[in-house]
Amino acid sequence: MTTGTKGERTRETILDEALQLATVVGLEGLTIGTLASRLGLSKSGLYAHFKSKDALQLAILEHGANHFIATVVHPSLAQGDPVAALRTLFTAWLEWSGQTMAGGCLFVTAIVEYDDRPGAVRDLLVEFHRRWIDFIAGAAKRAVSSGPFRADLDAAQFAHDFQSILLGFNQARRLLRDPDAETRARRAFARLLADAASR
Amino acid sequence: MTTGTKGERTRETILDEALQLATVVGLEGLTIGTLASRLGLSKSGLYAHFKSKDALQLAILEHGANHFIATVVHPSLAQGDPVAALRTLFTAWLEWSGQTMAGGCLFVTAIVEYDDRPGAVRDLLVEFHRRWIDFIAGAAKRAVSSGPFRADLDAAQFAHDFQSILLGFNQARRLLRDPDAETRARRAFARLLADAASR
DNA sequence: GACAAGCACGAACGTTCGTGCTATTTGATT
DNA sequence: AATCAAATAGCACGAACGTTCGTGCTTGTC
Repeated sequence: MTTGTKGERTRETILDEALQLATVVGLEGLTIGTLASRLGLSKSGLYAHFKSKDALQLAILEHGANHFIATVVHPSLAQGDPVAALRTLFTAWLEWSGQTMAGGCLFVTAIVEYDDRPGAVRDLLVEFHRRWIDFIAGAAKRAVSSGPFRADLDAAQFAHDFQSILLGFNQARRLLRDPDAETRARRAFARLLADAASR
Repeated sequence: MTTGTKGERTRETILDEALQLATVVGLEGLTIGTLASRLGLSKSGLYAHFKSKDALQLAILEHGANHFIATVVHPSLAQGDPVAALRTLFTAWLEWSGQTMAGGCLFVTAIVEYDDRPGAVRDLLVEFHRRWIDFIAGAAKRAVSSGPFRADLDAAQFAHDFQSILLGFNQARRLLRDPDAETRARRAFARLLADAASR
């Protein structure tokens, strides 16, 4: 056993499995019955850990965010140099979407699923996404201040372009199973960095 | 009445509505009952037009592809100059995803939903997507041959980057409702064109 | 050793899902 | 106007959905 009370531990186990499952079938497609039988739990036993399916979905997102921060954000924070931080961030995200998550990035999936459905899930996704974009833009701004990026760089535009490359990778990799997806993404990223560099 | 027999016409009406609905709730989330009541049809009456839900989903995709070709591809074909064709393609796609479809591009939605679920739907999406990417790459190659693009341009990479920009736009626009999404996308596209230009 | 709290179970709830059958209505052809 | 096929509705089905409830085990506290 790892930590916490029994209930907290099984709750964690549930969320681990739910996280992987959700990346494949989506937050809506994920059904309590299937999840329960995957874990060898009863539907009601599992359900008791969350008061509703809505709450379960939100818990999955929070759980995913924790994983995301640990796998993608933290390694970047360890880098002092902002450009190195951006490079680390980029590579870590490719790893996250390509290997860590069974069906690609949870948030890419969830965002497409809920971008047109008002509610708590959507609101949480918006908040997460804002923070993520701001995090990228923040690193870009630091790279401007410290010199490697040109002074007139639009950090928000940089973050937007950064994100676009990730989305392109995710699509090529997951739909086409394109083995060149990573190479393509890296080239696009190199071009983005080159354009941002001061001359 | 437009054309064809009665059945063919209502089938078309069904698909028009289903197309819009699917962009919001997804191909899986779209349910026969809801679709029927939206159209004032009975579930079984609607169902008779398609032999299964799977067939309905495929029909929606085909229907969507027809719309896509008419709205996005055709205007581009009218352009003689390949760079102009690419510009038209780009603008038309923004229009397609931003205005024409209620919940954003059908294919972006469907791809995320089915990229990890083997079957006929996924296969069709792969085929469509291959054709789409090849279409972009083809225009890029023509732009190389005719001069405006540099000779050593990687057309496949160009198409990949093109597509990434569209995905970034779609996300910013639909999740964040970002009013700057189009401006951002256009700037990214301008940068892509500049990089591809011969010097 | 008694007792409360936490945790998981099985059964059942009302609803909706996709999918078939059987009528009945509608539209086209003579 | 009559006929026949095509198109739609009505009805029912088994399964699965999220959710609730009562009931036992297990665990830890006095």
